[in-house]
Amino acid sequence: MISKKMHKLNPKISTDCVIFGFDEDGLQVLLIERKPIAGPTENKALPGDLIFDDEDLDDAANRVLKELTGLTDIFLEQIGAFGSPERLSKPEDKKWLESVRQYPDERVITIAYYSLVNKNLYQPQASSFAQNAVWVPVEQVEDLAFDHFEILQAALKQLRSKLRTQPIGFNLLPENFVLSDLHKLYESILGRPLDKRNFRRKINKLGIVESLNKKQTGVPHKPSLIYKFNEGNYERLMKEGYDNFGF
Amino acid sequence: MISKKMHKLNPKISTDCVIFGFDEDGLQVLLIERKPIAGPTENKALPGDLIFDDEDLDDAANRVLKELTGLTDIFLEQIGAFGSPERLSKPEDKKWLESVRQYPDERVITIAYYSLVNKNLYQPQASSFAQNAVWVPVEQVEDLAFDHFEILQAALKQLRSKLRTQPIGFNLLPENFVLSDLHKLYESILGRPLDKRNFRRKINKLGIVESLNKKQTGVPHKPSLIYKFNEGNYERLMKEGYDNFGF
DNA sequence: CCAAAAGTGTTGAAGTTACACCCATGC
DNA sequence: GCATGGGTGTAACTTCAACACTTTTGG
Repeated sequence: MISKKMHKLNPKISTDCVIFGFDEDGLQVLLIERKPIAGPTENKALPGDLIFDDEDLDDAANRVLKELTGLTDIFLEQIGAFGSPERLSKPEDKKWLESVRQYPDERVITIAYYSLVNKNLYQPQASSFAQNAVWVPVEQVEDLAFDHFEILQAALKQLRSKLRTQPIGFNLLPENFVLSDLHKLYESILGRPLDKRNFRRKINKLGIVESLNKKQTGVPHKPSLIYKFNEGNYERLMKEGYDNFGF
Repeated sequence: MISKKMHKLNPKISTDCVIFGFDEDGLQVLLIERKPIAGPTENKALPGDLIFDDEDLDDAANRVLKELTGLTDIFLEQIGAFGSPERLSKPEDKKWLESVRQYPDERVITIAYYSLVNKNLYQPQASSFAQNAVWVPVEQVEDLAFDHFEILQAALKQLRSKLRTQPIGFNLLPENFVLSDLHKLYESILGRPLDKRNFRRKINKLGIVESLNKKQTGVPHKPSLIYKFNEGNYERLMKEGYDNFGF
């Protein structure tokens, strides 16, 4: 957490968070809106801000995320540092920085993080300089402030790579779900269709899900069995990893 | 490269380089020595220094590596940012910082990079504050200055992971080599034995090596065929990647 | 002739891919 | 009864792991 010693903003280092969520519209990313200047997503940015000078990087990412969106207790994984000297120099970005930063011309290196959250459990609430916090389907994002589009692409790449060796979904799906939810999630992340039977076989073999022996109700088709994650196996595979999801 | 604008050191951001080499003694890492204070490797550190305020991160890593070791034209890959507020606060490290830094108490975040080089082509020459630049077998490194041991472990992890999806060796072996060199290289990086026949089959199927139809001479055993990398296939697989090396 | 490393094939098991039909439900 | 998505098995193929002996050279 934040030490009490200095507590002074470091004008040279920031953190940005790529928060992924998932729902019936596919993979979403959490963006904040600053006052509209240009096109549809050009006024949107990843939640991010300067860190404190005595603050651990991971702590800073959690603090900034909380300040801008209200989200707490999220496990953030580092993507890396982005530090092109020109990353803040688009004219509309400069104008915006002048309105919120003490040293708007300072060259800032950002440490980016990403995370996966269950959209139903985490309802973002904009605050601080965020006018609004919104979920946007990843495939609809075409442009973002600063170099944030590039950071988003790096996050996606890392997420896709993670998918191959670790289970995923625990933080993206509600507690109870049906296998086609998980199936759609994997397809959304990978951006391509996966064979239904092969997907189910693989998931079952991993042992990360177990059926509640209950069925959906009220659906206009054959009701599906309802599942939950087997937390023990899930955690174990998170730690140990496996070789290859097989797709 | 380095812009001419400001050219002022950024006292809050540094870069550190993990340079791997390979020879008959296995996988090596390039370290610089500062004047001896404590145990066998405690006075050793990764080559690294503060960056300039107007300098791109990748450029900074290349510059610092050159300044401390003379190595140039090396492709460095980012590992990530390391920013614990305590990372510079071991007593012997503080003492050393006081002797070389203008603001020795400044909290510094470092962006770490790693690379693979052919030890025969790159002979490091210590300069700047490096008293000496030495290759040390990775498995003999037990402790390093600052948080550099942790950075080394992260580099190793990333290297092992890279091994699964991309060819490796072009920058670690001499132009001509024998298959058992490559075999030993993979074993060194993974830290475990690999079956000889399976290894050869896999490498051959990748198509990254081709025989020169020449044999070793002067060896006290059956002479091996001499190989070189097929640069075209190698580059292609570097870009495209493959699923799994299979070990 | 001995020591040393090179080079080579097979087999059983496991994993991967592709593919089509019937089922249970709401309307 | 129709539309919708749920749920299931197999066959051909590829990949993987394990394993032992002969060859060529220098000394």
